[in-house]
Amino acid sequence: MDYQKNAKMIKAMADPNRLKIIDILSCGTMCACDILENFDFTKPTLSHHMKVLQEANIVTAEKNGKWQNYTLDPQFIKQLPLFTYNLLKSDENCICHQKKATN
Amino acid sequence: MDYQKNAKMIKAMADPNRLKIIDILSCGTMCACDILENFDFTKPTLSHHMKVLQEANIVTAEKNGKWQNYTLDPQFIKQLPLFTYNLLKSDENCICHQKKATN
DNA sequence: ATTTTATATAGATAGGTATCTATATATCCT
DNA sequence: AGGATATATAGATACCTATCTATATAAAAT
Repeated sequence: MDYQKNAKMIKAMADPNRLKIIDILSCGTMCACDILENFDFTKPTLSHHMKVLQEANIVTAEKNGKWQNYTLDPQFIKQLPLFTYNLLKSDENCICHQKKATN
Repeated sequence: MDYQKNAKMIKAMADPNRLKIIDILSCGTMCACDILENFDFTKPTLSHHMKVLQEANIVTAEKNGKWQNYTLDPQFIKQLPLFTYNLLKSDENCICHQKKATN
């Protein structure tokens, strides 16, 4: 498990507003203005959050004229449940099991 | 979905070292000293991370003589995959679906 | 009792971040 | 062209955090 890489993904999710953005986008593509309607903060703040989500490969952006459309990255949708599974499962490669072998 | 509450859980996970601690504990209970063997940072730093994980209800602690034993909270093991499922599923209660109904 | 061992707390530092206002860019409409 | 609309960037502020050293606590061993 690549902790560094997964921590980047989790870090980008570690904000209630960004969690809500992800939840909203789970229904499909939406433009910034429609996402913003669900929040009280300003447009620059939304821009900031969308940038964080893009840099973490959680969201992809596509410009359509005046509108910026955001979509959840299919890779993220696939990877997030896989990550939680791998994190919580008791793995035979885990350090603690290697320990038990030598005790 | 309670974004505030879930963000607290995710925030506590949003560090590569704490992800590794969770992964290590997925095998079962371990004391602080055994956890520390897998890291390069100091004991106070581990104490700090364990406190963060406890406050987020990810880990429970039990003192046994000189040793402090840490265990993954069963509630966390149950809730984390459930949370990812609810976050990513396209829900009929989602704001975007409510929108479509009125358009 | 004193020392050793395991862990936690206090306080400091360096760096990160969520938000804002002000401004820029880019597209569409007239 | 000029105004309106959608979004992004710049720069500032206030707060949070990961880590350290130094010190404290608490249990076990001698």
